[in-house]
Amino acid sequence: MPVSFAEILSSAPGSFSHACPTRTVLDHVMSRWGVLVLAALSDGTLRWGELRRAVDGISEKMLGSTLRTLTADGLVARRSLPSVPPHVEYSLTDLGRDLTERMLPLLAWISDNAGDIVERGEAVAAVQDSSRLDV
Amino acid sequence: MPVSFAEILSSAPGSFSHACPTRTVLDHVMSRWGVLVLAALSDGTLRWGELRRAVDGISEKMLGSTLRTLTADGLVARRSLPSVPPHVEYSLTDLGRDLTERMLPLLAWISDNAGDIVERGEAVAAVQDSSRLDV
DNA sequence: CTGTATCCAATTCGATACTG
DNA sequence: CAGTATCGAATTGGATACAG
Repeated sequence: MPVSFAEILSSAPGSFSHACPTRTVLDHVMSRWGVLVLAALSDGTLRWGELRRAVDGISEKMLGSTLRTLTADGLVARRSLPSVPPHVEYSLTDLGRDLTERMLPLLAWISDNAGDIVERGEAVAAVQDSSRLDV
Repeated sequence: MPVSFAEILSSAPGSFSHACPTRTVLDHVMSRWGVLVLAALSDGTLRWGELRRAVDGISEKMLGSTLRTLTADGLVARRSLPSVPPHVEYSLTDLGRDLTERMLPLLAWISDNAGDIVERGEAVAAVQDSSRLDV
């Protein structure tokens, strides 16, 4: 049976209200780069440089910032091997794996339907050219 | 069988790369307010004022902007009844319903685990006080 | 190789005020 | 009731340079 938003809210009253921890997690996890880093790690351990290449377009600043947040949240594990040159590995924790398991179907759907969606969005954009959320 | 990110990428090469439409959709759908608006509508049709109350903390500007984007994307339908005072209803399209179906399990998980996550995050924050992604 | 620090541009967002 | 317009503050994010 499909879960409903109302059921989520009633089982955890106050969920997703302004000051709720769920909002914080939502911001970390659903952030522009958070999703992509988690998705990249869902296939296995990656090093800093590999992650940088895997997540196309991310800057070093954002990679560092995102990794620090996700690590602090206990979703990503950082393992530093004491070697020269440095060798650092990032991987999902059990919690992180649990999360990505639920995230991947969503990403798969987006991958399948993105074409239709932006096509539609651009057609509308051509007509009404007021400010929109991104492009 | 669980879908893997590698499988998603191989079935749609170039997915989630910098200039790919998937990135645009990701930004719309996983945006701070996009998720919450879609989730609110997943339980049924809502009017402007109801949405404003349902999505705690959203400003009128962001509600308008988010609704315009999601409507343009074909995820949300807008129905205006010609009455005085105005009566406008927002609901999910079939595409939108399809999307939220895959989104709700993720939200349910976050609702369940948010407590543990921010607790951990704050403990770390107390130690290392450099700039972090949000708080 | 693995990051951090700094500067600066662009964007986001909220508050407020206003219109049909 | 259902929005739009404008403004300014805060945040984001990228480029670059630099450090362990």
